[in-house]
Amino acid sequence: MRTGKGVEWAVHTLLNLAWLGDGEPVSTAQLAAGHDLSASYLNKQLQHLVKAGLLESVPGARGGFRLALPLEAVSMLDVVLAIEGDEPLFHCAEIRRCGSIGEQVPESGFSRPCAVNSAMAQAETAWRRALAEQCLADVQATAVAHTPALTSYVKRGMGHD
Amino acid sequence: MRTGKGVEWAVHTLLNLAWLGDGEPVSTAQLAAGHDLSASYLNKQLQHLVKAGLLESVPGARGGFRLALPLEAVSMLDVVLAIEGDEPLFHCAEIRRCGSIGEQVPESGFSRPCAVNSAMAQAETAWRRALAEQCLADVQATAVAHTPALTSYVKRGMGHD
DNA sequence: GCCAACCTACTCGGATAATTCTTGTCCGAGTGAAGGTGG
DNA sequence: CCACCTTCACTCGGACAAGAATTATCCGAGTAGGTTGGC
Repeated sequence: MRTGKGVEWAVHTLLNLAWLGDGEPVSTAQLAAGHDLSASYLNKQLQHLVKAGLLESVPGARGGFRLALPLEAVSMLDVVLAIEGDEPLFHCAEIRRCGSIGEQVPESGFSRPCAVNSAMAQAETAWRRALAEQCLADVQATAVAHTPALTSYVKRGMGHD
Repeated sequence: MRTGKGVEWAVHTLLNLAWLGDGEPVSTAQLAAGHDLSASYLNKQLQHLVKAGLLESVPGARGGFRLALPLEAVSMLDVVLAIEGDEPLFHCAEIRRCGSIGEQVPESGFSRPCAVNSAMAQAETAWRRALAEQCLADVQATAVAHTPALTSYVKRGMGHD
């Protein structure tokens, strides 16, 4: 059980679009070349971000993707949910109701949620909260704090002067 | 991305062993019948719990599995790690170093951890902490609070008097 | 010289395979208990 | 009647397939911009 690599691709791509700054759309090919990714597969992930409202797509020649929101308005949770979907990490199959044990329990015994499910859901809530508390602007600020000249490196790597 | 169902199976099985109480080993077939699970696949999960030190296995006739620790000493995190392995939810592929952008950044720019990885790791820490704070005895207490006669239901379902 | 229509090249978008991981199944090695036999 | 040996049935443990999800790839619809011909 691990998150797909699409999340990492999406976050880095969003940050790169922010560093470029100018509202010009950037093509999937350029974004993929920035980190040596599969252009077609990255395109699939970016489509998820478009459907989630985080990106805008511009069709036609000189088209591409551009940020739909400022980084301050996008949390890490938004990105994860856009890429992975908002299904819960732990899906309770309600096995407590099945088998020789489950048959012994009257229906009234299942009126309250499964204790195992509740415990797992509580942990998942903590995970989502921690993701929601971090916006992309925070991540960007951390990266720049680690490497002050990062903005110029990105612009140069993408051919923007 | 979601946790395997083995986690749910393992927790319910551990609770059932605790409810039976007597230190007698219980076979995989009986435990599986309790919730109508695949005996062979449940056996595979229980082997993980044995390797993690949460269960003891008794071979031979009248053999089976028995708890190795009291429920107070086992956290939900212990069970999840035993079943799913302790690999991180988010594995950073370090794509920041690759491609036309990564090549622009000098080696010193990567001395600190990736900001994206740090953000995801922080959320995972919150998740693990929430799991570690809940021991199986707490989950058991919640289940009994919801269904007071649950202990007798389990014993009857497993044929223990 | 200016305008309009055409044409080309480039982009997103979704439909289509390959791979990896999870899930499920099967059979063999080992062990403890039961039953029979000899003392 | 007791102890020992043989046999047997039952259990775990790991090796072996099937299915699902992820990862990766390819091709078509659509659009903007450049080009060419006409006025």
